[in-house]
Amino acid sequence: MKIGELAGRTGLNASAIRYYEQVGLLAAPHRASGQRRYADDAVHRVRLICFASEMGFTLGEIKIFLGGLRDDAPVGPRWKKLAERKIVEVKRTIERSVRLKSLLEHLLRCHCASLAICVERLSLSENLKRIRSGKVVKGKI
Amino acid sequence: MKIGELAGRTGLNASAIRYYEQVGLLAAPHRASGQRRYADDAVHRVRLICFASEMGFTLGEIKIFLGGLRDDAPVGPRWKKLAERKIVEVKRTIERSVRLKSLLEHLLRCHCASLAICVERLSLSENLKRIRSGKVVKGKI
DNA sequence: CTAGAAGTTCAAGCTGACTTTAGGTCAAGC
DNA sequence: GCTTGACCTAAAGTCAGCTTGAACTTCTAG
Repeated sequence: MKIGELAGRTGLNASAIRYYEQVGLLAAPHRASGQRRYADDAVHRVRLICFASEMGFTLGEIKIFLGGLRDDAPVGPRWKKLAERKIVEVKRTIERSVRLKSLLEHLLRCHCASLAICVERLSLSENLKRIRSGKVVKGKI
Repeated sequence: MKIGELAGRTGLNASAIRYYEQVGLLAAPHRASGQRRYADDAVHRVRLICFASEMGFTLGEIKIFLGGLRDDAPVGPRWKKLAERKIVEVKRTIERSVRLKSLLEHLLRCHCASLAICVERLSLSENLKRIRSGKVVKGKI
């Protein structure tokens, strides 16, 4: 399979696949006259990477946990450790988002004379403090 | 108040405040011998910006909605429109995160022989499709 | 045989929200 | 008067995860 087909079958861009190879997420496949030729299981591997990426793992993390790990290897303790850390992160995201949502809904309904008053009324500064103390990196899942 | 004090009182870095001024979020204050001197209400304005930022609005959005808007102006229809759009986004984030969390929790508990099998068993490909079709930008709130 | 689609490399560019650096000016305390 | 720390500007650097561009080669259909 050439890179274009792999791209088509995984929904990625060919350049993304080359990039994954470049950063060590994907082993360099064998080549026919300079062009990459992938075995069928590459599709699976790439999908696994996509999956982990969708799960919120960074490529760096995925690299660590896929390093030397074959797709048919058991779910190891390292994976589990990372999953544990991620669960904490995701929980924080959920809490934060729920709070955010209720604040936004208030903003929609409210009859406050000004943004400033609205913010005060909600004692948002307190919310803000809580959000901040959570040290949730803005926008990060 | 000099920039350092404003920074201290808002929890921001002085360079971030200069940056906000640069991108038009903050009006240029009057100067004493070249140095910025802020009135007390600047603290409030900066906190409002932080608040919106924490709420997941981009600086570009905040700029639009603060453009010509005084802190004591009523919460206008433009704010509300943006809030509506944001609520949709935040809802998606919540759904996605909840799904993510349960997947991760499964990963912790599971006895699947391999990641591949584990992923199959959860019919994650289906989840993946759903996640993707939501067109949620990865990692974005 | 030839056009053009698809492959290659390497380097640079993009987004967002800042931070850092370099090189200078100003203010306050001793 | 001198030192030290806070301030100034402009430009470049940072992070992730790619994408794009330039310049070139290889494959495939007609």
